[in-house]
Amino acid sequence: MATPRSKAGTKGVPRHLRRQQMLEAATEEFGGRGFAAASLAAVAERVGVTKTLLHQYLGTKEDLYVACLTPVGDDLLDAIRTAMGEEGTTSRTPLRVLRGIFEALEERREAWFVLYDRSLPPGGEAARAASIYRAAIDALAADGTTELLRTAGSTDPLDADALRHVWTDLVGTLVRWWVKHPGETPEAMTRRCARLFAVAAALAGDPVPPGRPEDRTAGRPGEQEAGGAEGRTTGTPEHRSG
Amino acid sequence: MATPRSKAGTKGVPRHLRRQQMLEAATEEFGGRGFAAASLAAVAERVGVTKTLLHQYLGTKEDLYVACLTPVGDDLLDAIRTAMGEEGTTSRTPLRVLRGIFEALEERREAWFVLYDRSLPPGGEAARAASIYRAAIDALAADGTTELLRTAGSTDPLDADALRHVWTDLVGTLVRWWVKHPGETPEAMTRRCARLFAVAAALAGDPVPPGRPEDRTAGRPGEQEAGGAEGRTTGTPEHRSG
DNA sequence: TAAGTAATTTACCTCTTGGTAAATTCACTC
DNA sequence: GAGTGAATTTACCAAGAGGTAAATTACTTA
Repeated sequence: MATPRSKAGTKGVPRHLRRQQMLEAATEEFGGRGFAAASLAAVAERVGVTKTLLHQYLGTKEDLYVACLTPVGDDLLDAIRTAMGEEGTTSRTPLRVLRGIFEALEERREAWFVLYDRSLPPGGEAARAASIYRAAIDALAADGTTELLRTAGSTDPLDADALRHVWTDLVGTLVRWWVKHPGETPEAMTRRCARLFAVAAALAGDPVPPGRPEDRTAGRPGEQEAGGAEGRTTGTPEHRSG
Repeated sequence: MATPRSKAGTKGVPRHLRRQQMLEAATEEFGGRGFAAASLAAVAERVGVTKTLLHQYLGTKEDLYVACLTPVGDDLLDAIRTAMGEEGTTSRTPLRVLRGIFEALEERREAWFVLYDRSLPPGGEAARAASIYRAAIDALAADGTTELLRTAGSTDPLDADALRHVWTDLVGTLVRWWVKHPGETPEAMTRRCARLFAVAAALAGDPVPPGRPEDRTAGRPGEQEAGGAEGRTTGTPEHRSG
């Protein structure tokens, strides 16, 4: 029984375990390269198995995607709901949510991008399933951002929509950075985010020493001219070059 | 001469014009679906021409990509350099840069994603060319973010790196939102961003009335234990579901 | 009007990829 | 030790994508 004559036949890996391996490999592949660029052969190879087996266990490519998506989507949704439900300063909610997400993704960070894959074939089951999860998460995010905008005195619905996108994508950015820095624990990431948020505040809050409320242009939606305060709008500098 | 017997032969479109059409179509295709998912046949069809002609005019797929990339990259770099060179409050630089970018992209918004395409075949000319432009832009961004961090009193290089990514991706997010709202002028977008920044400030600025410096954990990079304060880290809730 | 040339297509080739049917190997029983 | 069932592969197929050689059409000009 040293070297088996051929490769066919069982390798002694029970079905549910193999299936699990496949899901993990596929999640990495989908998350890392995106649905469109992901290759089933590559997934199979990661597991050390044939494409065919993959199909037999998990069906079509879209089926496989959905099978990967579901657990991640559920876990993330749970984590976010929990984080938003916790008592405490509402101004810290974003950080709580981030920590929840980081913890949920700890052992499979790229999984976030499975959920937010932009290369899903439109009209398919995959896109449908993903959009459901995203809608649920977006609804929660919308709660948060709307609340935030209200606090800040803004009421423009487009601002709210844009802010929601910014927030969602921001999470993606942070996770992507995290993927490239495997050493960071979820806690460390959360702290880093807190620091970054503080800097972001400086960005809009004017580092100019306090006591000069004059030129804080932003804050009210609608009418008012852009860099209007200075008198001139710094209109289009020169338009195009090519 | 009503209906030409066959379709072959010239349609009377001069070479350089056709070439321009191709570049525009390709930029949209690349920007909209990403290099990997973009199809040459689709580009050709947009122009109303054959794949072959595309190849004859602009070479291989990567060649085509580079041809699309170059003008956009140049224009964006110009715009950003200009914006950062302008005199004025450094706290407004981000907004000036944004306006510059919006103006540069006005007639081809998706072009941004040509530059920041994540599906480029590694090792190829396309990836190389894109990385050069990105490096140039990143260097400028790094100037900005580092300066910002310094102002905010932080010195952690990883924070700086993360912040740079956040900024770059933020631009992408805003442009993506912009693509979906064709009505917005660059000026309107800039104003919207100003408002959003203000809200972001609120996010980290703590709406809690001043005078509670106690629990502001963040602020110093490095050592200090994670959520150690709370005792436990809210470990994985239940791990998996499937 | 015939030649020359620019613009464009037809027909093909090859490689990759998602997907399937049929065989093969192994472990365990009766 | 023959049979049964689970695990797994081999051998294919069709579609689509990138890419190329060779033909075809039309405009211009001598």
